Amino acid sequence: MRIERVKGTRDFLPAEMRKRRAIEARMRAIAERWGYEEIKTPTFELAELFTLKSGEAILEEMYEFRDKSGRHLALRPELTAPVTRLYVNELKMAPRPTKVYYFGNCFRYEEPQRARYREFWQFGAEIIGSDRPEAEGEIIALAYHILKALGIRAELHVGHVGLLREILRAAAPNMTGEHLSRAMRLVDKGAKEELRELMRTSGVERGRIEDFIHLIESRGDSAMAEVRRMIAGDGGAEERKRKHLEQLEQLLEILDYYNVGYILNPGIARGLDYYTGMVFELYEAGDEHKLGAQRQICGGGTYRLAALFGSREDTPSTGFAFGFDRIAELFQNGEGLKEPKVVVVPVRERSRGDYTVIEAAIGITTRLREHCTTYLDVMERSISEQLAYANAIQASFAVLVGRRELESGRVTVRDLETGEQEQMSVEECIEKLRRLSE
RNA sequence: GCCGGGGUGUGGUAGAGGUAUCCCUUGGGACUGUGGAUCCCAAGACCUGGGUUCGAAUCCCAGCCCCGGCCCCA
Repeated sequence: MRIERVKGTRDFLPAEMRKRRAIEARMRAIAERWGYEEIKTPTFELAELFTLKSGEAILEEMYEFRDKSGRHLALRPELTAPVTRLYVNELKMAPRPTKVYYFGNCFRYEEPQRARYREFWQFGAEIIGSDRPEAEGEIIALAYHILKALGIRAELHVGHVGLLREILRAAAPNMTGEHLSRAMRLVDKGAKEELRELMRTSGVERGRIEDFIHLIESRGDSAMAEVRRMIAGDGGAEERKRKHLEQLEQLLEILDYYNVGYILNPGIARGLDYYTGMVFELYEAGDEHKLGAQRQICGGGTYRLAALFGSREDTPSTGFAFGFDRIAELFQNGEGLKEPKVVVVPVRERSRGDYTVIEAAIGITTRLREHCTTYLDVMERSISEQLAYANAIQASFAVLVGRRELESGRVTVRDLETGEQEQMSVEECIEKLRRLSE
C-alpha cells in the first residue's frame, strides 16, 4: 500500500527548496537591517488563543484536537495571535518599540486551490508598542521593500479602519456595536447589497447609505476627496474623525518620504474590533494572474490585541504578514540561484587496480569543496558513465584526473556547456573554478 | 461545504470494450581515456472499491487525490 501525501500539503524538491531558501534569506536580511529580530512560536497552541482573537466560527477552519490529557489544542492558523501571546508572556519588559519578525508554517482546514494550501508559510513583522503613523509607515515600507528586493511587482492599497468605523458610526447613529461590527465585516467582504440592507434596517437614510457605499468604492485622489467630504460637520463625532484623518494623512506623507507608491482604498476593512488604524493589502500586479483567484500576497494593519490575551495595558501594534507561498510563485529568478556544480572524474585504468588516481582525485575534490559544490564518483563508474551523470545533474565543469594527468602534473578541465577542454595545473584549476562561484 | 475538469511506470505520453505505445528513468552486461555515447538484456504503470460484460485503462456508481472556480480568508 502506497502512502499518499495528505491533501493540501506539498513536498518540496531540491529546485523548489533552493528558491524558497533564497527568498527567505533575502526577507530575513532586509528585516534584520531594519532592526527586526526573529522570534519563533510553537506549531500548536491552546485553541482558545485563536477563538479569542477570531471567534468560535474559526474552529471550523482549524486543525483542532484534544491531546491525551484533554487539552483543547489547534495547529496555528496564523501567526499574529501567537506573536502577541509571546509578547504578553515574555517580552513585556523589552524596550519599546519591540520589533520582531517571524517565519513559520500555518495550517487551515479549507479546500485547496491555486495558491491556497492546507499547510502554508507566513513571513511577517510587527512593531509592538506604537501605532503612530511613523510605525505604520515603516511597516508598509518594509513590506514594500522586501517585495522590491525580490523583483516582485505589487499593488499597494492603504486604508484606515479607525476612520472608516467613525464615518460609519456618524452615518448610522442608531447602529448598535454588534451591527457596526457586522457592517465592517460586510465592507471587508465587499458585500454591498447586504450592507445596504443592514444599514436600511438600522434606520439609516438612503442618501447616507449611498454616500457611504460611494466612499468605500472610491480609490486614490478621489477617495481622499470623499473622505474629506464625509468628515465635515458632525458635531461631537467630528473631532474623533479628524484625529483619524490627520493620522492617515501623516501616514501617506511618510509613505511619500519612503518613496512607496500606494492607492488610497477606504474600502479595506476588517471584521474584527481590535483593528484600530491603518490597514493595507498588497496584490499581485498586472493582468497575468499567476495566483488565480488569490491575488493578495500580503496583509497588515494596526491593532490592539494584547489586552485580549491578558495584558494589563492595551499595547498598540502594527504589522504585516506575507503569504510566502504566493510570493514564491511570483518569484521569477529561480534559475539564477543555481550554484555551479563541478564533477571530479577519476579515470581508472581497468587493468590496474591501483589507487593513486583515486588519491589524487580525492585531494583535488577536497580542495575544490572549499570553493564550490563538488561531486566525486562513488560508484566506480567508467568515464562515459561519469560524464553522463555530470550531464544528468547539470554540472558546469568536469575535472578529469587519470594516469596521464598524474604524469604531467596537470588535470583536464572540461566545460560541460561548450564541450571545450584544456589542460592546466591543479592550482590553475582551483583558481578558475573559485572565480566561477563568486 | 458546493460546482466543473482530471488521475496510465519516477516524470511526460498513446490508447474510446479484447490484456498497454513511445520518450525518459532505473538495474545488469559489452566497450582499455572523451562515447554527455552506442549495442544487448532486464525492471517498472492503468488512483481505490464496487457494478455492467465472456472480457474493463476504456462504460456506470461511490470514495480518495490533483487542477481550476465558488464560499471563506483570522
